[in-house]
Amino acid sequence: MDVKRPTLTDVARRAGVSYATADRVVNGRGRVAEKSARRVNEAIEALGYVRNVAAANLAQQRVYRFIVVLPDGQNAFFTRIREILEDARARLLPERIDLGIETVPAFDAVALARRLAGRVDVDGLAVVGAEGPEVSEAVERLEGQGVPLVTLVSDMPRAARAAYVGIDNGVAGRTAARMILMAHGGRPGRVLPILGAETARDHADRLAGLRAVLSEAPQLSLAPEIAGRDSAETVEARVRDALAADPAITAIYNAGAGNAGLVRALATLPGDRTRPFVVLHELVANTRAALEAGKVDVVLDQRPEEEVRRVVAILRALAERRPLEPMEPILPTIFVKDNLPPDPGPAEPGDQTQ
Amino acid sequence: MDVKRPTLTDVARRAGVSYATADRVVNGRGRVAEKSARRVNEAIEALGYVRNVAAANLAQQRVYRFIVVLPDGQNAFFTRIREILEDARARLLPERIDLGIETVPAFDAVALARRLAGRVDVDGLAVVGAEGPEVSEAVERLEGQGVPLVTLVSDMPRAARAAYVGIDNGVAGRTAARMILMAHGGRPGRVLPILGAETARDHADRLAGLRAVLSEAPQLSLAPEIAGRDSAETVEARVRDALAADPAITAIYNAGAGNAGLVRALATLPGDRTRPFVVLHELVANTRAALEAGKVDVVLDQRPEEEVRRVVAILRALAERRPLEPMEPILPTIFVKDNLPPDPGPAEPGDQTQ
DNA sequence: AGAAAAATGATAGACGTCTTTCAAAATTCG
DNA sequence: CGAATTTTGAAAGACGTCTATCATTTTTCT
Repeated sequence: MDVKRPTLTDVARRAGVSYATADRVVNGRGRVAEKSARRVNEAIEALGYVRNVAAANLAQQRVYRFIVVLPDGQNAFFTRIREILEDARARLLPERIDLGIETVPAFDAVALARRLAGRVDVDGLAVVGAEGPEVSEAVERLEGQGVPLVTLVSDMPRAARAAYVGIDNGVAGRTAARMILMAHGGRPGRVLPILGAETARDHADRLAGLRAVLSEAPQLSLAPEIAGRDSAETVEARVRDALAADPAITAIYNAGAGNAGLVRALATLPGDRTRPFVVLHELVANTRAALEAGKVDVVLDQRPEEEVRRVVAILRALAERRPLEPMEPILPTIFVKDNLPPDPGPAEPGDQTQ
Repeated sequence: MDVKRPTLTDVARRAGVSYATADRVVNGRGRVAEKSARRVNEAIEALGYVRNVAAANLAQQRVYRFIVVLPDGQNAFFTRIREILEDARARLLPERIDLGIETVPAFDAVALARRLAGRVDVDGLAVVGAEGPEVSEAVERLEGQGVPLVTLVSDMPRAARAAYVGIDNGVAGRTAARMILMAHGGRPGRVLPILGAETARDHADRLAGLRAVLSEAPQLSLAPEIAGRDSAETVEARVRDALAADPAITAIYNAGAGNAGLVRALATLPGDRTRPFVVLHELVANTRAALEAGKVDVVLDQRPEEEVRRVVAILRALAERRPLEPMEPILPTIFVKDNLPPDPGPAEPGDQTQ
């Protein structure tokens, strides 16, 4: 029943030092002789002491302030992320975490860098990466001031970010390819890839993964890729053209956004032409509807709920100077018509099963 | 940025009562006039008071003791669950949660009921359901004594369990069917279903889901199902017979265990016969290996890590008399060769990305 | 050895809640 | 109205950690 856990006082007694010294050791306040430190650490080891985080937070009595910076715009995916963040914010306030949400012009490294500059008023930042020397510099300076930063969804491997939270986009592309391969069942076919822009790192990674797996399958060829600029209109026009020009296309993979346009383009196919097998990204209202209606076949999702959960966990651990516990990478999740989560809909969360 | 949160003292002041009265209200210690209770609740509402759980746990100074009861045996899936539970146990001890793991003979309702009887020494229980009147009765009695119980993996809908943590097996079966449909790409085929026993609720649900989706597809027929008793040997023999007897089989879905036997049976197919498309359950060492080797095509997984996480969260909330926060259902996750999580292997967790 | 610097000890007041105790006030009832 | 009962108030100690202060001891250096 009551397994009494040792306190820091117990540790101090066992180490033969005062509480103050033990406290100096565990909280790294310096000015401790090496010998004392060693004995304290031995006592910690021997007793299995673990700091009581509840008591610590109670005593420190501080509210951690974290900011998440998202790109602005109407993008369905980031709208979803924002909703999840707002939920999380409400849930975290009682735990003394103040989660702020800000926006910055999309794909604008200068604006992002300006937003980051001199944010010493916060305990941690999460940003959707945008590549640029200004940003790296800003991140570097923040890190020097003890403000940790994690990248979300899109990484900045060259900057001094403390962690990246997002899926492995190479895996995503390979998974898309595998589904396409499965759907062809050995028959020949031709795959049309779509991305937002050639310069978008995540889209490029997805395409590379796609190619890697498809290269195993000689019966499948690749059509020239389309750059849809993540815009439904552009995607619609380009896909329409591509389908008209190349009757051999049997599958489409959209590594970027603009899915609404893709669905519209498919709807105009002549009735006698079999719809290509379609794989796309991010489970949001429109992709979900398309999946349910049988207009597309597979949606790969990066589980934004999980991503938000991890961002908070990591920022909290960094702020409390705790070690990050190892986490499994976030895997792209495969959705088909039949394993969709229940639709939250526009209404309230409602009843709770499990 | 210190956003001060109101304390119970603030609530009491605002309600015009003493701390003691406010405390009686929030902790339901009775003996409070209705008028006072109302004013306290109004003050809570107005100030947005939320109990500081850290402080409460610190003061209560108690260790919650939870027990998870698993079926015994060598089943790879439950071995995995046990590993995850042991990890969780280590992680939870510093948070004053003592997570015990016990085993009981598999599928033995009487033994389970006996194990549950009179467990008033614990603050919560999680069990893998086994149907039987003795069990329902034991659960009922525990509930009367204030010991909450949740079912894990296999539900007992008729018993007074506080919650069920596990996947929707109908969805799992439908998802399997969808993958099989996709892999046939409109061509005719014949699906061989395998289950452990006709009486296993979860297996039956999976089969029902499979049938529901396949009934949409006239080109796919169902072979008579095999009962493999979750034993690799039985599954191997029965599958071998079925494949020999019916050359038209193009897909196999194993809703139960014994996957090692299934893989062995497939290995003996004559070289000129195309391997059927194979869908099975639970990502463990042997299914993972089969997937990587291209011996099977799809593995549906119920994400035991997530299940354990939820069991703990629910038991904790119940023990602390907190409201359960609504959770999304656990969805069966689709694994193919290309979206496998990194193999933890037999070694230590090791390096931590993200 | 003596001075300066470094290390240590002792202690006290927070943090917000729980728990208990006892007296005082308010209400109900006969 | 007075007694019995219910409701309320006031307060204090505990939980484990953080933070700060100040005196004292030990070590290092010249």
